[in-house]
Amino acid sequence: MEYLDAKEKFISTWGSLGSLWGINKAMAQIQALLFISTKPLSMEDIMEDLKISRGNTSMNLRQLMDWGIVTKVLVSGERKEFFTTEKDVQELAKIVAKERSRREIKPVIKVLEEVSTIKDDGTEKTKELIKQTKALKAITNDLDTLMNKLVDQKQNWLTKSVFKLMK
Amino acid sequence: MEYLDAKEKFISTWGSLGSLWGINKAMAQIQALLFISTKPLSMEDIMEDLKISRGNTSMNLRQLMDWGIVTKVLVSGERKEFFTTEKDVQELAKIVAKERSRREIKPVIKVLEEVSTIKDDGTEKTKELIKQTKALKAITNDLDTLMNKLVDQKQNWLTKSVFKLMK
DNA sequence: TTAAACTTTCAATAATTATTGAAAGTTTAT
DNA sequence: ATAAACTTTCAATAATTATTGAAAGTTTAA
Repeated sequence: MEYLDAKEKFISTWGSLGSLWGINKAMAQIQALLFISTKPLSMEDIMEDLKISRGNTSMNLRQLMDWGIVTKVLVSGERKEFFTTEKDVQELAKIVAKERSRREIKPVIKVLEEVSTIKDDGTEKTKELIKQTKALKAITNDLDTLMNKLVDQKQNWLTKSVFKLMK
Repeated sequence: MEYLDAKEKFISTWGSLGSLWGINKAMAQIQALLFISTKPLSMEDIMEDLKISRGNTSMNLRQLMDWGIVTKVLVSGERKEFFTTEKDVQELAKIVAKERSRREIKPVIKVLEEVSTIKDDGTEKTKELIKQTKALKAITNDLDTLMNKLVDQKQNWLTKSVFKLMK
């Protein structure tokens, strides 16, 4: 496989995986492109490479910056803006986990909390609702906590030993 | 909050969270409804409660069965089919993690593997592509493995002690 | 067997989500 | 101040995804 094929395959695969980490296709593809680029890219570069419009590029770059995944860099002697992405996968995973937790999981936990604390009127269906939403809340919480700690502390002694034990 | 409000809130929240675990809204809502129901429900029951069409109900129930989350149950004296979902959140999480891994993560790892093993032609951009896709493959692999083991073995001594240490 | 009860399929349609492109906005150099 | 270089915004449009409903298919009871 040649470089160009490999690059295209990587970008389109990563793009379609976007849904897994909660972002849209263009966003994921821009990030992928920056991720394998050896230098910062301008909006022109990105539009041209991915064949997407200026507006689309602008909006998705903004979102990537909101996530904290992409940053503007100043290239001396250049008027236009250049962009680069976090290159360390560890850091990337950490940011993604934190943002998804904040944007999606935490709000759900809040609703489960509300629902699971309704007044028990003694009926079977109310008891079941309370019981099941409590259980769901507990596991959602646990997995959320664990995921965050793991990506956060992947380097440290604890996780290293966990990994070893799990092999 | 009354039972009906709580129920509605739970179903719609869980439904919109569907994207997080990779299924569509109707699918998630049907699962949510079954999850808090005290007895198996028929297709009629589900259509009526969620106000969705027969076709939609049929297709999404089928998908839930493909995932292994929902099963048909025979209710004696009844001609129509009844459905129920896995009620144990632990088991549920286990199934979801396994299925997502199989359907989405494993195929991506395969592509990353392919891309990261292209011939190194010595150019900087090829080196970068190889390096970054390798890194991405490694972390995707690790998190996939870890997630599966965790939900699989949540009960056991290892995870219990990890949780304790992380508190 | 047959007809009623029930489920599945799938083409048509609706709803949602992503994308475009051009006008408006901003910044910078002179 | 102004005009060129660049970015953002957003209404219109396209693409994608979900949903419907009715016809076709299946099962069961008599």
